[in-house]
Amino acid sequence: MKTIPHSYKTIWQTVKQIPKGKVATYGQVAELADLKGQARLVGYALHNLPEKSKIPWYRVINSKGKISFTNSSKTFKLQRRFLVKECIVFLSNKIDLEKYGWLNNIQKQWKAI
DNA sequence: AACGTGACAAGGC
DNA sequence: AGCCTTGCCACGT
Repeated sequence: MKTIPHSYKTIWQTVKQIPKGKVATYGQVAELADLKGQARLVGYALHNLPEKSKIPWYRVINSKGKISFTNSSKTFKLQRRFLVKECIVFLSNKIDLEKYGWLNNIQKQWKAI
């Protein structure tokens, strides 16, 4: 039986909050989960998601705005399909974080006040 | 117990 | 724009 680190749960909890049509980076998720600087852990936690979870893992991408799987892999295509379905646009395989980044928009809203 | 490997990121060049 | 470190943490050998 596999032991589940406590940090996984907070990471999963955080990812669950990313709204539809938005994305967050591994680093941003880590920071929100109070695990600043531990982006790798986020990837690891998502890799270990239970099968049936409804957590939107596909809304997490890397800091370059790209999907962190190799382009030919099945999971890469699956993730891209999920994102496109939420009207997220890819330009030369990249996502515009200014436009679709969850946190970026939060910051903008705060600035606007 | 050391070492290599990941769905990472930031900084240097 | 890429490629190469370095820091990071959990796991499997």
